Amino acid sequence: MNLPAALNLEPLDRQTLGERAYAKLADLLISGRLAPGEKLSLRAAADVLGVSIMPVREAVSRLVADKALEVMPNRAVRVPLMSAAQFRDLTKVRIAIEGHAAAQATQHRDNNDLLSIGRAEEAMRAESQSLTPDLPRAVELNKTFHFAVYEAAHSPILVEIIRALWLKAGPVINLDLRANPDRLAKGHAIRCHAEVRNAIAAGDGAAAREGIAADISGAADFILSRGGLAG
Amino acid sequence: MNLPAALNLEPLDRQTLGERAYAKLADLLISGRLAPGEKLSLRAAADVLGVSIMPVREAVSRLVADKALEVMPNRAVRVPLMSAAQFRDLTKVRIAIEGHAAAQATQHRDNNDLLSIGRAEEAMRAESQSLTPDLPRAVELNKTFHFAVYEAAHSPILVEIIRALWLKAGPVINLDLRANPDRLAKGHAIRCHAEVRNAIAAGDGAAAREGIAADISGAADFILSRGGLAG
DNA sequence: TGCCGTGATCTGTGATCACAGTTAGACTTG
DNA sequence: CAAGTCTAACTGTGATCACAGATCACGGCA
Repeated sequence: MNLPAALNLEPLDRQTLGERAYAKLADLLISGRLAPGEKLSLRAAADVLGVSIMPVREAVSRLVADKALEVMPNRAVRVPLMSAAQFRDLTKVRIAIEGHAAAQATQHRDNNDLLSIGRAEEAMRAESQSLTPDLPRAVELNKTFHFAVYEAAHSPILVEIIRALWLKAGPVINLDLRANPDRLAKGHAIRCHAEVRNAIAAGDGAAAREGIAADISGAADFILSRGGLAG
Repeated sequence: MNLPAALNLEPLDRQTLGERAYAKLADLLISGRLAPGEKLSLRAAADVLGVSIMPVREAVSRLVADKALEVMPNRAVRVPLMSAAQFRDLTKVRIAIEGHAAAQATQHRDNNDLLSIGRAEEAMRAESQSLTPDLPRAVELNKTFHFAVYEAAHSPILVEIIRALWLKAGPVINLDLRANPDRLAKGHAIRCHAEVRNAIAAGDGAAAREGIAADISGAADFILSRGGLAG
């Protein structure tokens, strides 16, 4: 089994088309570029992605399993419309689980985690305090910060669950954020992020949980106050 | 739009073959009839289910998304082997989330919930104290009790998350339970269930959380002590 | 006796076709 | 002009075929 040492390359990623289609669609959802209620045609999506409908079918069936998409009784696929009650439920669950992850992070974070959390927090602060904030970029940086925190809990299963929650919340939250740049300027999220960062550095689990909870419910209250939800 | 009132039938379930295949496979996993490491051939499964491979593909791709199945780099599909570390992570997450659900149940349960929880608890107690306990049935009754509790939290999103966790834990936990009927006889689970039931009836959130945690970690400790896990 | 090449047979992935059901628009009819 | 009907173009679902890669057993060579 001795090979020439020159062959030290990684096992070259053999990503299937289905996975790439899933990643593409998931990104659209999580960043809010697909609005609730928007319909999605398998064939149209396949055309856009430049593949046949088979990979798209696989991607969509995964997203439907995650309840990030839904098939109507008419068999049409769309981004689910969320009632205010459902959104409140989702928010409560996010606060419980993401708060738990943040608390765990205070106990299991290592130096690398602190570094990436710090970098992510500063990047988002810089962007949102910029005179001409780039909203899509701010949404992306927000995601980066949150997941830097959750990754610090060192629980792959927990991170995966939270990712699925973001898939559901993304269309509602980030679509709205795109439409309302002023909310970013108020800096509520920025303050929460700083609180979380400090709590994790200090090892204060309760404070980290509260910081995340305040961030999530701040955004949720804003959405609910605008009253744009169904049902 | 006025119709003869005789047409009061439900919208006749148009379940797709893919959904039925998913339900079938999920049940096999959650009840531990598929062992970790066991391979699953799409064509063979399609033969057994009497359909073409298309519905099976959809079901499997969902389960892979849930990480209840995995596709190896060789493209073979199998039930994931779980390392002891992964199993500990899963157990910790289950305790946090299922414990949270039980605590929520103490606040949101209504009379129907109390009834179904009581019935489920008694049914499982009767079965496990029987002289000739039917293990597959005990596994099923255990599931029924737990989900009766979680449903009482009245949070569909939480229940769905827990269902996904059981999909991962089922092959490890229930396969083992089938092989070790004596664990059931020790009655640890039964005592925990009674504690949970009483706590929910009394509205004691902390006690309900602890009861669930004791039940989960009791089973997990037993699995870990047998040392049959990979890696 | 031990090892390596080779081919048959399996795997999942992707494309294409067929079909039933839905939808929307134009056309006809009262 | 309005209401009903019919057709044409979509929808997702399922089956079938084609293909590249993996696996494993058999047979020949060293």
